[in-house]
Amino acid sequence: MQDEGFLVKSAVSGEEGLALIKKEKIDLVLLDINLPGINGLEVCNRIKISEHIPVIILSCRDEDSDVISGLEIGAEDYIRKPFNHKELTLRVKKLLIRSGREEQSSIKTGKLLIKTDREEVYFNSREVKLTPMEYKLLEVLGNKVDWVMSWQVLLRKVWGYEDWEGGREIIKVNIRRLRKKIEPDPSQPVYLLTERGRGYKLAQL
Amino acid sequence: MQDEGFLVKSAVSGEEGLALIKKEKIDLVLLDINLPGINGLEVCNRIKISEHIPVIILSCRDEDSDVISGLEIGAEDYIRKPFNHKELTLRVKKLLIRSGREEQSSIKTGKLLIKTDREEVYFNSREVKLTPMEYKLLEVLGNKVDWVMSWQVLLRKVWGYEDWEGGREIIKVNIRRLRKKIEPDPSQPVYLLTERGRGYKLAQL
DNA sequence: CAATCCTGTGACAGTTCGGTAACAATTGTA
DNA sequence: TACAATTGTTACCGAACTGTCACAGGATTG
Repeated sequence: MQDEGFLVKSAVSGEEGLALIKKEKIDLVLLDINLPGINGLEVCNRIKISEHIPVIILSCRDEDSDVISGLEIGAEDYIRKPFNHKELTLRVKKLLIRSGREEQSSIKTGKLLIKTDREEVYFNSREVKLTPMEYKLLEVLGNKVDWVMSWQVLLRKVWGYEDWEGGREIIKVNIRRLRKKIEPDPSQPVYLLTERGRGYKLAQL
Repeated sequence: MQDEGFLVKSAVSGEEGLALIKKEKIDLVLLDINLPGINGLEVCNRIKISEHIPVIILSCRDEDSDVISGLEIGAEDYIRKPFNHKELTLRVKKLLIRSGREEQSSIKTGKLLIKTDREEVYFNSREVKLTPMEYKLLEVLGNKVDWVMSWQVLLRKVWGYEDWEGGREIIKVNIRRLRKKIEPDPSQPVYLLTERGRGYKLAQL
C-alpha cells in the first residue's frame, strides 16, 4: 500500500486500532476479522458507531454469513484472503473516491435536509443548529428513512450502549429536543413519528 | 435473542436440555459443547436420533476437529465463541427459514396484506394501525394461513404463557379487537374465522 | 327441552408508554 | 472562577394498551 502512495498506520489488535482511529485522522480502515482481543466484527461495529470511516473487511473465512454480517454491521466492502494486490488497491481507491463524493451525500425528506458530511441540518433551506447528540440521533433515523427503530436499536446505534433499562428515558428526552428544533409544531410531529410500543421513525414525505 | 422476538427456553445441562426438548415444541437448539454431564456432541447426537430439530453448536474450542465432528454428527451449523450477536441471529434465522419454521416476509390473503419485516398491516392498500399484541396475534395466525390454531397454541406463541386457564378470555377479546380493525363487518368475519371448539384461523381467500 | 359449553360483546380498571418540564451533572469557555 | 451549553435524570400527567369481568345468545349434548 505504501508503494502505491498511501500513508499507512497499522495496529496489531482491535483495541490498538480503535485508539489509533481516535487519535489520527484516518480515511479508510482495512480490518482483519481474526484479531487478538476484540472480535473484528465488533471493532467494525464500534468504528461505525463513532465515526464515518469506510471499512474493508479482510478474512479467510469465506462463508456467506460472514460477508453478510460484515456488511450488515456497516462495512463498505469485504475481501477474502488470499487476495491479490491489485484487487485490494482497486477496491481501496474506489472506496476513497466514493467516500470523497459521498460525503456530500445528503438525506432529504419534506423540507428537511441533512448534510451528513458536514453534519448540518436544514429546514426550509435555513440551517438548524443541532447539538452532537441530537444530530447523531437524527442521522441514525435518517439512514433508514421510514423505518421504525426501537429504543434498543437507537440506544445501540446512537449511544453505543448494549442493554440498559434507563435508555428509554434518554431517548424520550432527546426525541423531544429534536422535535422542538425541526418540527413546525412539536406537539403534532410530521417528521419524527412515534409508533407506540415499537419505536420512532423519520417519515419520508 | 429475546429482543429479536424469539421465544427462548434454556437448560443448564445436557440432561435438562434433552428433557426440555421432549416436553416442549422446540424449533431450534443452540448447543454448547462444554457441558456438565453429557458431552455436547453426545447431546447433539441424541437430538438427531429422536427429532428433526436443527442444531447450532457453540464452542470456544476452535480446532477444526471439533467443527468436523460437530457437523458430522448432524449439527446444521457451528459458531465459535466469542461470536457477535448479529452473526448468531442471522444464522439462526437462516436455519429457521430453511427448515420451514420461520415466517416469510409478507403474507397476503384477500385484501389483507401483512408485511412482517416492518410489522405493518394493510387492508385494501391502506395501512391499518394495530397495537403490538393485535399485530402479534395476527402474525401468528398468518404464519400458517388457513390452519386452525387452538387457544393453547395461540397463548404459547403470542403471549409465551404455557398453560393457563384464563387464557381463553384474553384471546376472545383480542380476536374481537382484531376483527374490529381488519374485518369489513366484524359481526360477519371473513378473514378471522372461528372454528367452534377448535380455535381460530386466518382464512386464505 | 333443559343444562351446559363456547363465543361474542361491551364496559371497566390497572398498567404501561410516551410527552413534557424542571432539575442536576458534566463539560467547555471566557 | 463564573457562566453557558450540552446531556442525563427524575417526576408527573394523560392517553393508549391490555387483561378481567359480566352477561347474552347460539350451539351442543344428554
